[in-house]
Amino acid sequence: MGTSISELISEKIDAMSTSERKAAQTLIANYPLIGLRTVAEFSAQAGVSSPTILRFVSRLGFQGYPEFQQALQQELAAQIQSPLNRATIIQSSKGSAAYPLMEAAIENIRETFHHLSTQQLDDATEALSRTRTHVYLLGGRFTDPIAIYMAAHLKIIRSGVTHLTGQESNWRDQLIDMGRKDVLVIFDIRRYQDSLIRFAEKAQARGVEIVLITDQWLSPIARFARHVIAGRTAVPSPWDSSTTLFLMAETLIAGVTHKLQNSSAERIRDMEQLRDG
Amino acid sequence: MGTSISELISEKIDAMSTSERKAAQTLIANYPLIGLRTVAEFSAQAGVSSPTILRFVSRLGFQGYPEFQQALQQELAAQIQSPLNRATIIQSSKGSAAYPLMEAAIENIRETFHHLSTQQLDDATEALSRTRTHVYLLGGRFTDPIAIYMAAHLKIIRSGVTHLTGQESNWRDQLIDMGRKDVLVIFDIRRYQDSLIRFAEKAQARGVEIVLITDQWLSPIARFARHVIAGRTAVPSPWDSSTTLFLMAETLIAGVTHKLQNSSAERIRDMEQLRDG
DNA sequence: TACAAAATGTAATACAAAGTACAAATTGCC
DNA sequence: GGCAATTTGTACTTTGTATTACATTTTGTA
Repeated sequence: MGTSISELISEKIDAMSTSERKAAQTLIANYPLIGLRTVAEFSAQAGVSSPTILRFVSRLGFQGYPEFQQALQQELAAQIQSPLNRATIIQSSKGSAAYPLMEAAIENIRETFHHLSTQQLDDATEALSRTRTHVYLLGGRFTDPIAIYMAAHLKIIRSGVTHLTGQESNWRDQLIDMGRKDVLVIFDIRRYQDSLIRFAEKAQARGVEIVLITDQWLSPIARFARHVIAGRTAVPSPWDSSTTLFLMAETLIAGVTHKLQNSSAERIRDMEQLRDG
Repeated sequence: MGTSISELISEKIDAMSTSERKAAQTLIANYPLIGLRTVAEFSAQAGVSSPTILRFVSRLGFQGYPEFQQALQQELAAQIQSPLNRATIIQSSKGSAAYPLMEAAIENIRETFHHLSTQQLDDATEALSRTRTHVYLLGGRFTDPIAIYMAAHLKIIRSGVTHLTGQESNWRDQLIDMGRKDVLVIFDIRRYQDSLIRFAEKAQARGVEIVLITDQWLSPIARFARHVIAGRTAVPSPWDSSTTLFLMAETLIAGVTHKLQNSSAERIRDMEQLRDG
């Protein structure tokens, strides 16, 4: 009796065909409201035909679509009555070790933010918000994608953002343009890359303000960095997890966006016009 | 716009007749679920006739009963479907609102994994572990860095991994080499990119098995995908958060690594020798 | 490659629900 | 208490939806 429909889906999804799985996916992704709409709307959203939706519903053990909808509504009713209920359900899933990597990642995130002072974040955010100066971004073998991600966003909300691509020799050429009060964001986790360390040292020598985003063991670049943000990366896997660093990048992006709200809103408008026009 | 239906009722209830008031009270008492049922059920519950319900609904300013139901659903959707809302409720009860973006991200991760069956993940992992076939990766404007990240790891543990770089025209040229049983991993979140959709369609036409990693609203590419993995992306920021998708990528990487343990261990040894030597 | 089996969609059908006209009932007023 | 105005419900029509039969496509296998 207590089995919720989303559990029911997880149980039976193995026995489902591709299209039926799409129906299941769509329902889960828009849970549960899409199931309360008509078969036609549900099927359109899932990109399958209506009979597929009906087969999906009957596979879940319902006699017909109305019966299925009634079950969904009852579930909803129970949820709405106690909004805290939901929180408890989520908490209780904490014990389930179905996804150890996920649990570890969440723990890492919590731990990282717990040890991080808002001051540190604010300082780094401020550095990235100085629109007079240039911001350069760079990452290592596995962290460069995060640098790219961050650059893609920063480029939209402010000018003077450059991601340093290619080989070390290419970066070095860029050094000539980097000077006092410019900002360099470096991502570096173990094994720390010599090329990054050398570059950071040279940049610092030119007076560049370095924001380092690294793991809990701290890259040697910390010596040269003005701002050091360290995130936990250890997970039960042969690889380290960079999810924490990724979220840190997003946090910085959000911070800069907020700080430059007025100017960036205008900038984004202009940009969309350029794109559409 | 912002006026909720319950507010609407209190505004107009004075102008209502006795029976219409019964309808109003019934709706308030069972808010909002009774309004999502049929007119007949609503009228029975209120102890009035169906035309009275319809008159009540039209007095609230709706053109018809379906329009009224749609409004109710939108209200509900805002309440329950937004993880933000829940995150705010949960965190406010805990008192630690220092990092709302972090709280929301964690909530998104939990919610996503909770709705995800291990089978789905396993299937996708299996697809990425078939070393006989080629794996192509591709992402959108903001998600391509995740595709790059994933490719960087996969390249180490197995052969035949290609990240599709550059413009659409470049990808298209790669299509010629893609065929039945090859795998294409696509990251696509809103606003969904036409170029990606077009490419996915062409790839599917060639018999390529598509693994789609998308947001909760599902990219249209879901139509063409064999595996659909949907993660929540909404956070209290002007930007969507891709942290969940990033962790999903790491989870898949870990899964493939585990599955190819023996062969990949050897491969990594060889690779290190090449690097050192 | 050809065949059988399974899956999926198209299109017609059956059904249920919303909407409407009008008659009955109720209420308010003189 | 009788008349007009309003409210309410009944019975019917219209509309839209779930359902189903069947053709088509896809998939797996020899």
